[in-house]
Formats: sequence, structure tokens, C-alpha cells
Amino acid sequence: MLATAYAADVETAHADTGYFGTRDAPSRPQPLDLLTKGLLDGPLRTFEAKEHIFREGDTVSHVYQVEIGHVCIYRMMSDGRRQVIDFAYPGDMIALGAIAEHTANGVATTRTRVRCLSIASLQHVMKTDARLGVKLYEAMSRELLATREMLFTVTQRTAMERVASFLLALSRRNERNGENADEFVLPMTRSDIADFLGLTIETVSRTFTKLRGDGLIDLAQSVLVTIVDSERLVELSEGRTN
Amino acid sequence: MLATAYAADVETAHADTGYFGTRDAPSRPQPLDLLTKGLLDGPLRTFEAKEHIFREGDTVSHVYQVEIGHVCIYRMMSDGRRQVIDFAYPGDMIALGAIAEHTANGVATTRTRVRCLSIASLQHVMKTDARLGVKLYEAMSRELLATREMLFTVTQRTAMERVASFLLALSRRNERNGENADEFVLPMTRSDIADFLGLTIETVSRTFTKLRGDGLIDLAQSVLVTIVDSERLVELSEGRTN
DNA sequence: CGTCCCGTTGAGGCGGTTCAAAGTGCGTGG
DNA sequence: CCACGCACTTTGAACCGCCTCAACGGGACG
Repeated sequence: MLATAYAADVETAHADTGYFGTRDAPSRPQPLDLLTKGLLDGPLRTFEAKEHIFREGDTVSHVYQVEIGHVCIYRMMSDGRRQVIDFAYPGDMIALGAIAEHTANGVATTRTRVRCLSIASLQHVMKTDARLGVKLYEAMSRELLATREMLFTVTQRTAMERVASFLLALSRRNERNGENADEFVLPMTRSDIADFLGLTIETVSRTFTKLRGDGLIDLAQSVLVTIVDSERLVELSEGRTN
Repeated sequence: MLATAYAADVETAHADTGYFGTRDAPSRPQPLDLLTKGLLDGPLRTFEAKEHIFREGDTVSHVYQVEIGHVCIYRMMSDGRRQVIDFAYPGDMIALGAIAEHTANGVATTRTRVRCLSIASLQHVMKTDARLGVKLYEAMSRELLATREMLFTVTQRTAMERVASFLLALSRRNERNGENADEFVLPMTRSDIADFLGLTIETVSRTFTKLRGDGLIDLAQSVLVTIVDSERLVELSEGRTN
């Protein structure tokens, strides 16, 4: 999911199918970089950790591509609870899918630099070049698939399965971005993870502790994850192995 | 959600925001009927209950618009569990969002007539008329929003809240289709509902029984729902009222 | 040094699942 | 036309995974 609608990589379209894909990714990189030719040359902006890039209800002025840093996409529900939708990593597009108003909030979890893409120019290109609309349609479709996968995960899988899958997804994501797949820093808090996985912070914490106790991961610091036994981690993530 | 990506009403775009919207619908009917002019004139096909209209993995030859009947959209997960994604009612488009292969199954739950729309002609129009791509992009975006709403529902709400919301959504849907909002037949089984709401059939059944016992609904037959006290039902669906 | 935020750990309770069995409606065949 | 089988639904009892509430620990920052 990492690369998704609200945080989608339109170009390479490497929709990971989501954190918890037990199936093949819906589709793989496509050529035809409609966005890069002339569109992805907007200005850069930098946000400190905890700064919002956009908020729900804001008029959509831009969509963004993360260059450096990490963004948490979330929505506040009527009862005050928070639903974390996604975490955007470098390369991901965010705020896509919002038509008039932003339908979610985007907050930097670490110091983040984004490239701004004005919605006006996007819409202009959409009107003249039919390929862009199609491309965005496909990106949204992939995202939808990933979100449905998540829907299943969250309803049917145990806390252990969810957390294991989550860590593996981060690992893969880091690998794809040319970073260390076996040791990485979590750019989000336990609370972010909990609200993403549909768990409480206590359960997330306990699950991490259990994984460390069982020797599957190491946690030198609470945010520094080392994957020790990825094989068993995969087994756990696929469930029915508890 | 009823009207959604895999079962989306592209034209009127009355994405109900989903069964469990605690917020406003993301957007309301839009004009500009790109599909109706020349595209929605495909052949009709009829399916008996339990007949599949398309299956996951099938090459996409058509998308469909339900004219009469009801379709259950679902996916089978690797562990054998089923995730019901949506129920399509008359007026809904189904199989939209599938690019090359179908990513879900569509099965008629009652005798169903659909209008077929060849994917080739859709793609042809998309290439020549930029508006269609945009339209589909927007439809997918709305669907995505609805699915995220569902994600929240399923992780954070109780069985009672989910079932109450579900019934209310069906009620509204019937009303919109010019049918009785307070008494209607469920076109799906308890199992379908359970797999949609992320519950077991036992829990769904018990919740129905409780609702009847509390005088909020009546169940002359297991599939015949009469909404007796919609006000209290709304309260229940919004939770924190148990 | 105190405060705040975040993470960890413990104890107890509960909602929903699991397993089991009985009830209901309907189509089919004798 | 009734008897049977089958699919679906309902109900009961016991269990359990996660949540809730509560307390404590540790690092960052003023």
C-alpha cells in the first residue's frame, strides 16, 4: 500500500498491492512518464516533523511527490478516533485522489521535502492529454485493490500477523529505495502504527516485544528495527502458524 | 459504498460514501453523461442466482451495469477466507477498476440482468475523449474514500454498529431506487453479510435477533427486514449508545 | 531538575469467535 | 403429496485475543 492513491506512485506504479499482499502485486511498472515531462518541475517545499502538508477540507491546490522524508496520511473520524491510511516514502505521490477538497490529512513524521505539483496544471494536462486521466484512473484502481487487501488484513488477521506484515512491508520498501532491508528506523510512532493496523498502542508494543523475545527481530531502540529471522517473520505474517 | 469502484455508478456518481459514512458523501451527482452517449448500448445478459458474471483472473472483456437484480462482489484470500467487497444494486456499474484481469469475482445473488459494455469500446473512447478518463479517475477516487471509510468501520466499530449501519445503508439504497425504505428483502445471505462486515455468521445472526428483540426491526422471515424504529437504529449505528 | 511525550508492562474484562446442535424453509424424488 | 435431504439460520456454551485501565520507565527539552 505504501505507494497508493493518497500516497501513490503514479509513474512507476509499483503499487506494492499493500502491506499485506498475500497475492501478487496487481501490476508492475509501466513506462510512459506523463508526469515527468513538464509536470514534475514544480517548486520544492520542506516541512519539519509534525508539520502538516495539507489538511482535510483544505482546497486542493497541489499534489505532492515526496523527495526526502516521510509523511503520515490520516483521517479523523467523527468519534475522535484516527484512521491512518498510509505512510508515504520518497518517490510516493500524495494527495492524489482529492478532487476539490483534501479528504485526508498529510503530516510529516520526519523532516520532509516534497515537490509541489499545481492542481491547475494537472487538470490542464488532463483535459488535453487523455493518457493522464487513464493513468490516474489506473493508479486509483491499483490503490483501491491495495486498500481492499488492507480491509481483509484488518478484519481477519491477528495482531501478530498484522505487525509482522507491516515490518516486512517496510523492509521491502526500504530495499526498493536502495536502503538496508534488514535494519531500518521506523519513521512513525507506535500510535501511528496502531492507528494504521487497527490496534491499540499497547498491543503493538506487546507484539514488538514478543517478536524480539522470540528472536525474530531486534530492537536496539524502540524505533530501530533489525530483522533477524525474516523467514519466520514471513511465516508469521501469513498466519495459521502461531 | 454500494455504488462503488467494483460496483460504481460512474454517471450519477452517488457514491454513498459507503455503508458507514459518518461524514458527508464525498460528492453528489454530476451531469455530463459520457457513458450514456453511445457507450451504454451494449447487449443485455441474464444470470441466475449463484451464477458468476465474472471471476478473478478472467481477462476483462466487459464491464457491466446492473439493470435488475443483485450482485455480490468478493475476493477469495489465500487462506480460503472470503472478503465481500460490495453488493451491487440496479444502476451500479460493476467490474470497473479492473485493468487487464478481473481482480474480484462477481456473482448474482438473485436473478440478475446486466448491460454489457465492451472494454474495447471503453478504451477507445478513453483514448479519444479525455473526459472519460477523468470521470473514471474521479469515480475510483470516490470509491477509494468509501473503502477507507469501511476500513475504519471494520476496525473500530462493534458488531451492532456495523449491522445497524448496514441495514440503514440498504434502506437508503432502496429508497433511492424508488422502493420501500422501511421494508425490504435482503438479497444476500447471512454469510455474505458476515464476510462483508468482517464478522461471523453467528454474530450477524445474533445481532439481528437482538435488534428484533429490542423492537428496532422486525423479521417476518430471515430475509425480510422491516425497520420499525429507524431513529434508534441510527443512534445505534453511530455507536457509543449501546 | 522537572515536565512531557512516548513506550513498555501488568491485570482484568469483554466482545466476538469457535464449536456444537437444533430449527427452518425449500426443492426433489419416491 | 409427503418424506427426505440440503442449505441456511438460529441458539447455546466456552474460550480467547485484544482492549481498557493503570502504573512505571526513559529520553528530550526547557
